[in-house]
Amino acid sequence: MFIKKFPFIERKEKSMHIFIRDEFDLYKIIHSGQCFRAVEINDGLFRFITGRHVLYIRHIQGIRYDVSCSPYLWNHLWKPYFDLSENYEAIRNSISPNDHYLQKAADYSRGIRILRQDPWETLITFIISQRKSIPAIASAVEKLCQKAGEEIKTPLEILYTFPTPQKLSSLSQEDLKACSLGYRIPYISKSAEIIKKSPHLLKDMATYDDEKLLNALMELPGVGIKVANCTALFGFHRTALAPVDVWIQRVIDQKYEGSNPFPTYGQKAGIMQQYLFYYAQSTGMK
DNA sequence: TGGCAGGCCAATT
DNA sequence: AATTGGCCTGCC
Repeated sequence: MFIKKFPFIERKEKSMHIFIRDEFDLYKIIHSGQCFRAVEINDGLFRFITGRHVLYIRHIQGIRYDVSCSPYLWNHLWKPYFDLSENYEAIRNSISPNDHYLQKAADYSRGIRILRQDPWETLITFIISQRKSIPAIASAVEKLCQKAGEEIKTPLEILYTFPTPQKLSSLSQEDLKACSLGYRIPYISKSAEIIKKSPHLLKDMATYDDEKLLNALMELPGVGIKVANCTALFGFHRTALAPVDVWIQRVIDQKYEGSNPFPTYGQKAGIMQQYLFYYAQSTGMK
C-alpha cells in the first residue's frame, strides 16, 4: 500500500497539492531520452533530481498532482525545470496540417516537455551516451554519481548528486573504469579538466547565440555535432536546435524523403524533434 | 551467443 | 571534402 510505504507524501508539511493545466505526462517525459536519472520508483510515483534537489511527484487525476516540495521550490525551481510557463498545447496546435507524420507523432507524444537540465550534467551525460543504449547510459551515470557525487538523504532513500567538474577531473582511471565508461573515459576527464580550469565557461556559453554555442561545445573532447546539439537543447534550452541521431535520421530518410524538416519548425524545432524521436522509438522504426 | 547501441575521431581517399 | 574503420562494454 502506497500510504504505508511513502507516508511523507500524505503529510501536509512535506507534500503539496498542485495543479498543472497544460499537457504534462510524467511517463513520457522520463522515457523521452532527454534525461537519464529520472525514474518511476513505484507505481505512479516519479522521482526527479536536479542539483541537490529531489522531487517526488504523483499524478492524482486531471490537472491534480502531489509533489514532495515546498510551494517556493515548486514555483521557483520545479516549474521552470518542467518548462511549465510554456504552452505546449498551443505548440502542438501550431503544427501544419500538411505535416501528417509530425501530427501523428506529436499527438502520440502529447505531454512530453523539454526539461531545463543543468548544462554541466547534460554535457557529460551526453558524452557518455554515444554508442550506448539508454539503459546502459542510465546505469553508467548512476554509477558515476554513486562514486563521486555527494549524498542526498530523502525520507525514502539515499541518493547522490551529479559529480562536480572538480570531483570528476580528480577521479582515477580505475574509478572511471568502474563506471562502464569505456573509451569515453579520456573524453570525460579532459572535458572535466577544461571546465574546471574555466569555471565561467558554461555560464558564458549561456550568453552565446546558437551557432556560437554549438561551436564552443564542439571544442570539447568527445563532443561532436550530435552531443553538442543535445547539450544545447536539453542543457541550455535552445529549442531551435534539433539533434539528429540515428532515429531522427531514419525519420528524415523514411518519412521526409531525405530532406530535414526541422528548419521549417523555427524556434520549436527541438520540441518537434522530441515528438518525432519518442514516436519513432515507440513504434520501433527501423 | 554475438551483434548492436541516440557518435566521435583520426586515417585514408 | 567526404568516407570509413576502430573503439569500451553492457544489454537484449
